[in-house]
Amino acid sequence: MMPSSRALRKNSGKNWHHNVVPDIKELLLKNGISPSYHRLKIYEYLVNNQVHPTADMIYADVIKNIPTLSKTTIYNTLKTFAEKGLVSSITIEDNEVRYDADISLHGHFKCLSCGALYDIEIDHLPVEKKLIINRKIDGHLITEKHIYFRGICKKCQRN
Amino acid sequence: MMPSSRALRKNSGKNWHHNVVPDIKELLLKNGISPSYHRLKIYEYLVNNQVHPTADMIYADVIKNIPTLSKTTIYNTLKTFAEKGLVSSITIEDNEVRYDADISLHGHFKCLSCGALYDIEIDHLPVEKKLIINRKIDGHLITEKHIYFRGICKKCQRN
DNA sequence: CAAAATAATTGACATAATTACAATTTTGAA
DNA sequence: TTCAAAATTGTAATTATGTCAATTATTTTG
Repeated sequence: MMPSSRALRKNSGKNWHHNVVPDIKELLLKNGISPSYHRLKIYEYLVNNQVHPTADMIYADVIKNIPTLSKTTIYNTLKTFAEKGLVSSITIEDNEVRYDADISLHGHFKCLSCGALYDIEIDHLPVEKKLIINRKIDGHLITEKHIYFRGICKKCQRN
Repeated sequence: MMPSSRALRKNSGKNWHHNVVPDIKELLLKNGISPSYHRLKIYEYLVNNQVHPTADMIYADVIKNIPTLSKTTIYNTLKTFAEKGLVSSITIEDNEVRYDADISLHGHFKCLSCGALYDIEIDHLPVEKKLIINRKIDGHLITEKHIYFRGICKKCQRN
């Protein structure tokens, strides 16, 4: 049995500017997910490490706090979170799915040189205003919108 | 605004292996790709079957005309084409990369119900005009832009 | 509180997409 | 034609992810 719940999620606020979650347990319950210890820890990790980690990266880090953790649990949990809309799953290339606890509408930029994935603010663009309004395009009902960019990032351009 | 791919697509139906080769040969040469028979046939297939096929789908079809075809050649060729900007590689989900000979700026819509991938015209949106102009965002040099949508397609909504 | 039912987790295995690489074949220039 | 370089092949390896029965934890019920 894992140690019982204590203060969850110490939020630095560094990368978490969109919607602050005061209580993860409540959040999961509100979304119809029973707040098991593992799920709490995995979501907590996603909130505090918004670097678009892969399932493997999440596993490698969370297992440090939960030694018995199974990778299947990571996949199951991420799938559950994604289905309930708690996290956004991002596939850009290389057959790897990345996960983001920031579910607000924003773009991603992947550097072809170093592989880093950056958030791109797009709220100020007129186009997005329009996309938010439209729930349908060509008769198709849209539930998710993704805008991806690729190229060479700021850092890599200095080499 | 439409490059050669869309023009080439028009001029053939089922007998695609008979006509387009000369144009494609030139196109490959112009892009620094030696126009081997396999490469010609693979590009020809992509131009005439713009259904965003996977590497496996391309292999399954092209091998009918080239019985000795290896799947590695498919991957090598697609990689070369993508690097030279001749085709666009699209990853939306499910660990499968799909390929598109239409490299014009357009969005994709994937139906969560039937899995079909639809092209979405976005040229008329003001936002795209802006994106075309901007070669940089937040200092990052952009070489590729992707706009993805997900939801329920027209057909599936009738069920 | 204990037993039964339910849900979550584990771990070994399966699968599918993709890559690595050495051997072989094809191509194109001299 | 010859021969080196490039392209292709086939097998094996790798990686991400899914499956599933057995185990463990949690909740419900008596």
